[in-house]
Amino acid sequence: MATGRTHRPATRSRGIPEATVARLPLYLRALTALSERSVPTVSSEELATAAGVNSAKLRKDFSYLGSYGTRGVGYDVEYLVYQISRELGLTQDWPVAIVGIGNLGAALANYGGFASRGFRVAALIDADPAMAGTPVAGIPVQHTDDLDRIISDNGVSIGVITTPPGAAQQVCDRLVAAGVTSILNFAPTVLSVPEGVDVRKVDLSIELQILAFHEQRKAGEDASGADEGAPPMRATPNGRKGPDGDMPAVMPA
Amino acid sequence: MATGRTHRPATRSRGIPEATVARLPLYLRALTALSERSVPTVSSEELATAAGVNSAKLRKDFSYLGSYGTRGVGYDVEYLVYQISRELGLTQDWPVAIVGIGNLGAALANYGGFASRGFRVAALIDADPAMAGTPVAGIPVQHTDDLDRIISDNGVSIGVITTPPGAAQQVCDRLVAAGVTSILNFAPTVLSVPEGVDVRKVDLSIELQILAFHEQRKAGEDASGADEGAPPMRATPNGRKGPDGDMPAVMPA
DNA sequence: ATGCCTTTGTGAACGCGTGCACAAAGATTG
DNA sequence: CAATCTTTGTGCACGCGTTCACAAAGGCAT
Ligand SMILES: NC(=O)c1ccc[n+]([C@@H]2O[C@H](COP(=O)([O-])OP(=O)(O)OC[C@H]3O[C@@H](n4cnc5c(N)ncnc54)[C@H](O)[C@@H]3O)[C@@H](O)[C@H]2O)c1
Ligand SMILES: NC(=O)c1ccc[n+]([C@@H]2O[C@H](COP(=O)([O-])OP(=O)(O)OC[C@H]3O[C@@H](n4cnc5c(N)ncnc54)[C@H](O)[C@@H]3O)[C@@H](O)[C@H]2O)c1
Repeated sequence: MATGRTHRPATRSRGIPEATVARLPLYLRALTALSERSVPTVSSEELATAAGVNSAKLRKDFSYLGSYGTRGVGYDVEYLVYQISRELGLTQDWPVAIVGIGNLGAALANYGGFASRGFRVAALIDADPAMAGTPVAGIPVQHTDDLDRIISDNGVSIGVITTPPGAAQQVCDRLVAAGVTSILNFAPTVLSVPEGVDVRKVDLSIELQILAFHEQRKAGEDASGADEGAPPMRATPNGRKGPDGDMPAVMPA
Repeated sequence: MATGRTHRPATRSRGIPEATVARLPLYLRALTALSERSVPTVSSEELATAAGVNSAKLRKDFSYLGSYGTRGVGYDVEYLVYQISRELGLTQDWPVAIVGIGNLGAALANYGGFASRGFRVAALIDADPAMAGTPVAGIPVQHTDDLDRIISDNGVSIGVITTPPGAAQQVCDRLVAAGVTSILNFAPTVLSVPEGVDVRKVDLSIELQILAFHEQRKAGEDASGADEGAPPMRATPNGRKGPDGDMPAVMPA
């Protein structure tokens, strides 16, 4: 997975487990597809398959929202779409500000899937004076100096950070000071935020490294050799080598 | 979090829990920063703070790799960097292919942080004939027709999918058929893959929806009204309304 | 109306992940 | 060399999340 909330003991918000909340968008997407095909009802089994989860899990997830199914029949698609949308807060409009309009920020700004679910790109912000005024995806880029005003004026409560890592914490602080209480961070930086502010991170590099780990494991199951590059001699803090020969520099464990 | 492996019972690969694997890149990043500042050793407390985790958790994570610390002193930074790199398989080169060179694919191709950890963009692939040959980030885009050969020739085992959702499964199938065994999927599609293939997904839309959920909860704690838009009348599958008045269409659950 | 058949909703068991708290280990100082 | 102090490594308990399995519910056919 790419993210994780800032470490809090998984506060079961209003009885809905965090893990369930994370799956609701998945169900919603599958339900929307069914809705477009005018499918009236769906069983937990079918929907679970479409969403790529276990059917028992799906039923338990829905049970947290209430009893919206009909035994022997399944779930009413339209009704469930509405209930989940409402639960996720998608029946209202969420103005979003993107800070750092480089490669990634511009790609996000151009992304159409944003607006599809109540998320509206309300402002693009960058520190580069040369970019100020230049439209990206039809929206003029504004300068960081006005960040506070921009956030306030547009009632932005969700901010997206796509600046270089070094600037992320500072940008985060400014966003929070301006009233933002939810942040989606693409910079590889551990953000520190006050209580009450949610941070989720998307870290491409971490994803690839996790894949590499499993990839290596898959490949290394038979050919256990292929150890390239000599490992550096372990330096004990005092500069000496480990007292009793230490442990082998390359050990399989 | 943004992702999640294709649902497998969290196979504890060679004794290292999946949750630990997901944190190793985080530690590695913090350690690399310390290394650049020529810090020789670091305590679990310091490193945990830098990585944004609990120190006990960090120590337990490292204990799965072996006993690399020195009591009373801490961990040797360089040594730990090497051990984690090796464990994650970053001591070798991973050629990566990106399929779907649009907004997002191009941004990823241009991203420098890719190459920093052994990941090398070996090929860019797109279905648009007009793009074939055009260089993006210095790498010429190749046509989907040659996908199989491109994957084989470059020994690519990790593929990144940034096509529109409708094409994702098909592209995935072709990648897998060509020998790819790890996939990072940015398209909002549930991919189905054979046993032995790892899929991780990055879904921006889901992240925003999770943030919106908590945002709504934060805002709605005092002002519980603000229910906009009349909920659709619940349609019982047979077209009639529920027999006994059913449950209220809008219930606080 | 009655019985059958499908599917939900959930009780219960289990396993993983987390965090506390502390004993053991080793460095350091006198 | 002995005492002290720091920090690791981990046993243990707890809570969350997942999954199984099944009784209850409700539609539908007869
Ligand atoms: N491009 C990718 O595919 C990718 C992938 C993973 C992670 N990331 C991360 O996303 C972030 C952005 O990547 P990118 O490739 O778009 O970089 P980029 O250099 O193309 O864009 C960064 C933008 O941020 C702006 N900026 C710098 N400091 C700022 C500040 N203090 N306030 C506001 N704006 C500021 C710059 O002017 C620039 O336009 C980086 O942290 C990168 O590590 C990018
Ligand atoms: N842009 C974003 O910020 C963003 C954010 C979240 C998710 N996504 C997802 O990422 C994907 C790409 O988004 P985008 O904005 O870059 O879209 P895009 O339309 O700009 O790019 C898609 C590219 O894929 C190519 N393509 C189409 N079918 C193909 C096929 N069968 N084989 C190979 N290439 C093919 C197209 O030619 C195009 O170049 C989409 O699924 C989108 O939902 C994008």
